[in-house]
Amino acid sequence: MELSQKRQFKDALYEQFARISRALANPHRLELLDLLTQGERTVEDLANETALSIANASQHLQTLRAAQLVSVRREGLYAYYRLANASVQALWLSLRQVGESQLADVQAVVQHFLADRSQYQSISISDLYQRIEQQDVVLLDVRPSNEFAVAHLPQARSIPITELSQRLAELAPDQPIVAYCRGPYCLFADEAVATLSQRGFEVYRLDGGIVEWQAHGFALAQETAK
Amino acid sequence: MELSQKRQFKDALYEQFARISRALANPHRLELLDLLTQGERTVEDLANETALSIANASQHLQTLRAAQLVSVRREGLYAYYRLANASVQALWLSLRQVGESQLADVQAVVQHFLADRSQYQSISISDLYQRIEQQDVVLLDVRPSNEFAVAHLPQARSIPITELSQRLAELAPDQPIVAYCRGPYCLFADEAVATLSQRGFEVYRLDGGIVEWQAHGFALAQETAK
DNA sequence: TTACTATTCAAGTATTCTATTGAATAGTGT
DNA sequence: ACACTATTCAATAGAATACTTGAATAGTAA
Repeated sequence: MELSQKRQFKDALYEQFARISRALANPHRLELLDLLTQGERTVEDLANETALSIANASQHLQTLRAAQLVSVRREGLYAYYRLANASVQALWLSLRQVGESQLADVQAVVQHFLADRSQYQSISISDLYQRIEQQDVVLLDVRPSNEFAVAHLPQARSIPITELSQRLAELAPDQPIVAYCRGPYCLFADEAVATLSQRGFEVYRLDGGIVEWQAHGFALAQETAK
Repeated sequence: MELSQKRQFKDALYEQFARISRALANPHRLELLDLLTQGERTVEDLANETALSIANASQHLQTLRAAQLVSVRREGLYAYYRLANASVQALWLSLRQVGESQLADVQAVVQHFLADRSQYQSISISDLYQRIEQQDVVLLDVRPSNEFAVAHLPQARSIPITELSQRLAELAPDQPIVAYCRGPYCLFADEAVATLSQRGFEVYRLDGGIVEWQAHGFALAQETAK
């Protein structure tokens, strides 16, 4: 192969990978992707959660779709978007990891907004795994119930954050509780920990969500609720 | 935390991750990163390999540095760039993986330019590992010798591709050879396989390079040559 | 059919990114 | 001090991206 052909090959190749990066190079699209790690969603739903206009959300989803990072399923009036496959999730985790380890700014943002978080105790995924086996804790999934239905940690019990304060009676006051939600940047679990802690429960925030649990090689459960 | 504050938090956070993606969103910068997986390099060296002007290469390196993906060390006249840490390498691998699994275009590019590749046989990293243990093959590193010096597969022998045809006498004609280079998109090993095959050697191309070897959890060797 | 809903498309403007060029900086060797 | 080299900086013009708005499409319900 000639020199100029080699260059052509490399240019064409790296251009393809750059296309993917470009699709990721926007904060709104990353937020959309992050939401999609929890399962498929409609455009409207995504637009609401991310505070984008519907047209804008749709446009960003088109961009992600052009890069093959998400796929759509149409059912009736709705378009359901989801991650194209598991490697996309791995990529987002990888990106997050680089951000957390490299950018002091990420830590600064978390520090600034989540000062509360350091007041309360958290528990790592591997510690949790052990304590669940010993039936030592109650595991609480505080995400919306449809997300729980799609996938949740085994043994977890669903009490969406919006219902938590009305359903305190369901929790035994003497058993430690671990609350979790979508992942490290989701605030539901923080809120749950604050609420429960105030009522005298011994409560921990799980460091991670279902994606991180899965990345540890542990299995997930579906529906069957409890 | 109030609603508008939550939004502020998320916007700030995802913006940080988008900064990293933006740094990756250019084919030249990806090529630079890919080269840096082999070890540190000077600006001039990188500019030559990527066919960029020095000023342009330097500018792209600044962009990567601003996103904390690479770091510099200055020694005398030269600035040596390298990957900021291992998580950056993992990110690049992740991105490549998504590209390979998702984008038919990547496969098409490889197919189009590397039609030769399918003529010859390749060997996977795990197969190689076994055959090395059995001392069944000669392992040939055909990258430039300075890259070999930084890191190479254990048991590998260095014959840079530029010297290969003059040094054929060093190779036993009856032993199978496995050639490897920087990784799947590096062409040195393809060239070596073509050359050796033509001279009657039994020769395979390793599917991957030192980064992929490392990603399999195997150790690397340094210097000591042979 | 008609009214309605969820989503997508299209166009315009403001912003950001890229490559090029030439000048500036900071080391080295004499 | 001088000439020289490797690298970075600054300014520019052209290309690509983002968000808004309003219109178009396609399915649903009556």
